[in-house]
Amino acid sequence: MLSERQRMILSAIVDDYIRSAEPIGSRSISKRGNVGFSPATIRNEMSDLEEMGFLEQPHTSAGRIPSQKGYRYYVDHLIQHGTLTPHELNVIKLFFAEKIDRMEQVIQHVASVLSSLTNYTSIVVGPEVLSTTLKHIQLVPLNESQAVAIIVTNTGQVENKTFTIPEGLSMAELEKVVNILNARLQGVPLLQFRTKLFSEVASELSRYASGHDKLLRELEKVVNKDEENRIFLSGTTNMLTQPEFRDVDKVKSLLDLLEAPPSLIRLVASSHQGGIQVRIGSENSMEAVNDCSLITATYSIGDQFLGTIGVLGPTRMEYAKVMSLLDHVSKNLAVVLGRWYG
Amino acid sequence: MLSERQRMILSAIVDDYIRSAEPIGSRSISKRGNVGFSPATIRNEMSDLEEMGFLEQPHTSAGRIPSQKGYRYYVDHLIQHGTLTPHELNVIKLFFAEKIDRMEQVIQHVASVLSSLTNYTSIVVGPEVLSTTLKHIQLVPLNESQAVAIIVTNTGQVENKTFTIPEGLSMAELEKVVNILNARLQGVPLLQFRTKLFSEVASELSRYASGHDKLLRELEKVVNKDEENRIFLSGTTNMLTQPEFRDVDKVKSLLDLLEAPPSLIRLVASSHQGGIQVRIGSENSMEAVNDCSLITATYSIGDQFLGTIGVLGPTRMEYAKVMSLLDHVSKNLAVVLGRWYG
DNA sequence: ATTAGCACTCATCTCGGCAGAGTGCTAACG
DNA sequence: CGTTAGCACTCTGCCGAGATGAGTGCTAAT
Repeated sequence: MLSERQRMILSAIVDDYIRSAEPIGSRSISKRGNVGFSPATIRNEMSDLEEMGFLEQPHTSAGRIPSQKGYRYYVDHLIQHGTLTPHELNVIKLFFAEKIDRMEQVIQHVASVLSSLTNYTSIVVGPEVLSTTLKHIQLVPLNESQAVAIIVTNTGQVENKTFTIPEGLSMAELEKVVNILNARLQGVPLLQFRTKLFSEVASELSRYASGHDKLLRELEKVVNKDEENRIFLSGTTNMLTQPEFRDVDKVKSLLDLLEAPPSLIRLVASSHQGGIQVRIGSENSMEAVNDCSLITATYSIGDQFLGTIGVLGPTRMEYAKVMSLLDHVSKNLAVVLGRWYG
Repeated sequence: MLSERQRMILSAIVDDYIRSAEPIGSRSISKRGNVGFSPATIRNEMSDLEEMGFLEQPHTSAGRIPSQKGYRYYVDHLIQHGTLTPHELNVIKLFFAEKIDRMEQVIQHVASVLSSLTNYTSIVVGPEVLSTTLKHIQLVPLNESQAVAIIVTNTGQVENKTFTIPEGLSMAELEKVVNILNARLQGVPLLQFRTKLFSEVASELSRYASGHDKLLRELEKVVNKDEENRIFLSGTTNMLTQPEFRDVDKVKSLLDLLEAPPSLIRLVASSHQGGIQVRIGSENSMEAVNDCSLITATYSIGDQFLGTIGVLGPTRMEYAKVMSLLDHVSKNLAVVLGRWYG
């Protein structure tokens, strides 16, 4: 569809525009060296590219900038894999050499590594609790009417929730229930926790304690830790250094989006299919990020999906660099977590 | 020091400027009605007030705006207590009528109530773990070398930390240690946790288990949950609607500050002395908030300090309203928490 | 002591002109 | 026929001049 020369020109324009953030003229492309044609020829090609929708002009007699379609073509066909600089590799290596202490810390730290190496905003979704197995359940009574339910997974994640003890359930009964739960459910993948809870355990439990059904329903909630708490951001203010966000109103609508976890989830959602995904501008289908691009990668152990790491930048973003960075980091993360989960 | 008339004029200027964000001229003060003097007279007074440092002029022949000293005088001597609107009272009442589930949720929710009612940014520091007492300690082994230490307080807060099991400590020994800890330390204020841990417990422990000192040092860390995790923000983007933050660079330095927990702590620190505190502009001693004011209130039970709630806005902020709001909310919060801790 | 009046200052707005960058078209060239 | 030089044209950004308007400071009258 595009001639070799057109591809070269489009590629050159995208590259230059990513660097300069300013419309690119025919002359500057010609002078670049790697395209051996005069400005006039390039102008003709540019005119064609614009007609086909790959370029656009802010106004007559400004240079051209890539359209969304242009970026898409660039990412799909023209991009050449970036290589990470020694410095970047080093930062990542150092990070992954650190001792893992708390899962949350790791995830938050991944986010900050990504944002500081890219100067964009990073969005990291931590591992789903559901993909782990149960290690231990504990109920700690606080007073006559309340207790804390604590669940420890095999990865060392701890979830807890305070709940009201159902009427007519004594301390002794409560203790029995916990013993049964631990005996029955240890090693169970949390994904199956709910089912097992209500099938196997419920029947056995009914012999010992009354009012246990309410209790079980509370326990269920502990496991259902909402996605919202698994999302970590870093470098949100990096966006403010991008020339496309000189305008406070734009900044506000973007930051408003980033501050609302539900919308963030919608933004990152549906990236489960593995590999590196690039969503450009309105492909994100959220008004506030219509001039942003989101690049995501997933990390998993074997074929068990764990979570997503992503970088959000202006559509004029360094696709090659970010893609290879995400690739690298997601693989490292998988390895480290694999060891940890192991 | 200031004549009655000067006080009236200063007060009028501050009030008007807070509303309009624009320099106030003598004419508009004169027309206000409550000061019965001609513009010329007011001009003379304004000139005096400027000489004394309460007002300043952006340029000759603009109106006057309050200086930092002017705001300070206003807050200290001129402010008249605001009353909350029925709507505001209602929002707060509804909020406090909700059932408390997790401490973190309450704190986060307080923050969002404050920011949405004021349209400024709110900063809330949750209750110190140290002010609570120990309810329960639990160690859950994950594998041969690692375990999770879990601490539950009488308020239902749960802290946890993964650590490496010291060499040469068997499971059985570990269990014994926990039993001793629970027997010895239940009901101990976390403030004394550390001392007791190393005095009373350590000696008893040395009879049962070797390598216990390392273990105790790990336990100590669980309690020392850093302040950083107790800070909650809400409405950071509200700042962007203020005309003084039309400039992206200003916004960036402010947001950078807000995103770094350590600096936030420094900002809110030293507000422990109870009552409502107002820190105006450079009284905050952090460059990025030199044109912001921070109003804080503390909440406590009896004379036990628990935490701080605060609102950060431009120096041109609605002091009266925010002060009465903070007063009201902090008292309600104390009551509710008192019932909860009770 | 207060106030009316007036000259003065300064920021902001608008407008025309000018320079610079870049295009589109045409005609010439190999 | 593809390529290129040349040129007219367009649009933005910038500068300076004038006009406007808000607000002051000073002086003199009440």
